[in-house]
Amino acid sequence: MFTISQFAQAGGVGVETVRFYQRKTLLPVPARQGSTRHYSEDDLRRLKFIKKAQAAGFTLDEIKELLHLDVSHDHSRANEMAQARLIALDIKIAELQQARDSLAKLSLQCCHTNKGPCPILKAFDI
Amino acid sequence: MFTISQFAQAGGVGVETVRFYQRKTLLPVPARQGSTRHYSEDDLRRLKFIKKAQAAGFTLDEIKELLHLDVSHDHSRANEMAQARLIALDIKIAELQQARDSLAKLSLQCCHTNKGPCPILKAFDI
DNA sequence: ATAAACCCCGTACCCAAGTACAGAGTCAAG
DNA sequence: CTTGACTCTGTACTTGGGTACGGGGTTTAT
Repeated sequence: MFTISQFAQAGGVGVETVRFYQRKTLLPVPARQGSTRHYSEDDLRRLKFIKKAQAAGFTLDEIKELLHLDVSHDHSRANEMAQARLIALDIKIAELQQARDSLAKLSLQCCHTNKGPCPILKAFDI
Repeated sequence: MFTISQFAQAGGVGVETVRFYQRKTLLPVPARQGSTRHYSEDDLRRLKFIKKAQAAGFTLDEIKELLHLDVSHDHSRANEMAQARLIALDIKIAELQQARDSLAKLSLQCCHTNKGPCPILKAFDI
């Protein structure tokens, strides 16, 4: 059982972020124990889930849906969302890889030409 | 020579985006030719540069700096920025790749288990 | 000669995902 | 018995990158 600041720390987020997720109903607001609220391991697992899903590029709204699916056990919808995200990730990765490669090439060229217009700046034009 | 809407279309952005870039001094505001302003091929190259640099993950502020470097021919600063971006891109790509792989694995598992808790939702917990 | 379709400028608004702050309560230690 | 560290709620602000709107001025086709 954590206080909100312990909980936030354990999840690697700020206290305000926890409250923000509660407002968004991504996290439940636990019942008070006396004057303050206490967070369980279950809440922590949920918070970590949010972080992981976020790293995979899901938006908070999508994550909310995933969390609700978890309750309703809607298997195929979850898979559908995963597939869509997978495709989006592949596209994004390919784009970044492409940008990375041309930037690397340019930087290399830049090292060799100390005079004249900078290849990095010039070659972006193409 | 383009009108603003032709220019925007040629660059693959909206008219409002062109004006926004002008406000940010990423694009010059060309002199009026009569009542309207006209955009050159040079402006278009600049606009496309912005798009490319953006695809490589540079922020608009960084792009502004790059554009100014182009004027002052500061070679090494441009290379420095390219290096920093390269590192950031590599990190980002690795993260996305990692997220992609675990998501793919989960989705595959999901296809095989039609009963019980969804592996996608469950396994994010780990 | 008038309506559609542009242009100009300035200001305001949008979104996601937080982050900050104000004003009040509670609790333990010195 | 007060000081400091926390908690609570609610509301407002921030950032980045646009997008929209209002009130005017031209230009062009019919």
